[in-house]
Amino acid sequence: MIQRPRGTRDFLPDEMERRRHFEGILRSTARTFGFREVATPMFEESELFVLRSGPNVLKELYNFRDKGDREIALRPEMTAPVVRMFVNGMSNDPKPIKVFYFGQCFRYERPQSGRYREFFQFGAEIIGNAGAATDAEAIALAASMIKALGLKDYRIRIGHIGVLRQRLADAGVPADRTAEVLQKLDKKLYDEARPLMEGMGVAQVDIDDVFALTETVGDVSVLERVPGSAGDYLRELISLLDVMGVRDVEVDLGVVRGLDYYTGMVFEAEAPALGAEKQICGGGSYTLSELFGGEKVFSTGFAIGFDRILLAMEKEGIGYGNEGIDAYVIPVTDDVRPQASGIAASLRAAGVSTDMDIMGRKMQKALKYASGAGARTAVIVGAKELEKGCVVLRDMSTGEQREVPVSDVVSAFI
RNA sequence: GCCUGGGUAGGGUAGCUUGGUUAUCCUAGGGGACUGUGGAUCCCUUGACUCGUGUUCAAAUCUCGGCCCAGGCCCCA
Repeated sequence: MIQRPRGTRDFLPDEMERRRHFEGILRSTARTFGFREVATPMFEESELFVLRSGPNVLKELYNFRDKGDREIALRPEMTAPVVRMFVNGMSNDPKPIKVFYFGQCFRYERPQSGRYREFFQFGAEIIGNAGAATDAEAIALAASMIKALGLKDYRIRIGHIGVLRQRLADAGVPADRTAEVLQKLDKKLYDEARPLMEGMGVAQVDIDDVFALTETVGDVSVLERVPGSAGDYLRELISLLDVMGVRDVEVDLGVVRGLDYYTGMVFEAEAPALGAEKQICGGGSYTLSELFGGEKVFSTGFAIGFDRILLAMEKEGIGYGNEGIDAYVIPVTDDVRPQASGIAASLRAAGVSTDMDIMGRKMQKALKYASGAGARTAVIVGAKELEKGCVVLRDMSTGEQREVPVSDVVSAFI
């Protein structure tokens, strides 16, 4: 027996229908915010991702050399491809460019709860503007999506990478070693961050101050302790979000995020019920296009881990009932099968979801099957009624039946 | 890449400690009882020891290794 590749999943019909349902909610939410959907290739030149994330991503990339000797990688995320697409073909479009995407991504990692080698991301990017209004749009969209899905237990934390970067620079951390320190701070590894910074000649008071800064967590009032333009910026952002109805956010200057290209606001959402892999959304403002050969353009974007958010919803018992079908056509005997097929065809042509017995089952089993398939109405096609030009429509929930002329079957469903 | 625990029909399981008949039960799928009316009942039937290796007269059971799953670490764009 052939096994599925490690870290991949099959989606059986029930599961797939559930996924499509919630994808649809995300798509329509994005559209209500004025975003338009885009798609990019499932694979790209490996260099695209190395430029964005650094050479260490290579070990977690599904990459290979193709028959034309090109170095190719399955996309591990979609921000870089979308920005590449912008540079290639949208750079002269009116700004801002608001796009969203949904698709699978691939990472060669060890699978665990909420982590797969093939997984799905839903994301959005606003390209071509920087500012609190832009950031507010992005965060408001993310928050609306989470809310629209019905998730209850989650946190959205907003930080500002510029605050910390500036403070580190003032404290004497060399620019090329900022990332090292940020990585420790991101994980709150103060025991490791302290000797690291001491080694860079940073004074104890500055170290303590940096640590205090990353511990600035809470509602908007904690920003009173944050001096300078970044503090003002976040206050403006939070008050914009407030009038947009997004109030369940907290300030957390300890939100760091790993990558260099973030320029200002950064945010994350997490679902605590998920345990180790609890982050369901991450994003921020950045510039990336100049790395791919375009002009430097300010952008804000985020991505939602679709699989994880579904997992979190499942843990909260957010269910989804399958849609079933409108009609199930049962030919009572084989000799009326042509008439049954004709009726099924006309229902389908009218957009009525219709299935039909093709197993030659007897009435009893056919009704049982129809019930299991979630059919709302059984269309019973038998010789007795056909003589009168009629078929029987049986309501599957009440058991009520009525005879209708064959010519009126379609209108009975519309 | 590392650690822990798992893997028996499509799904859920018993059996494993103490090796020994035809691998248990529930459910599901197909058919029938019922020749034109569903969710019930009964009967028949389909279908499994993750793969390989070693020990043994004999392995689902014991050994080692691979694969996959779950959880945790590293990483997490």
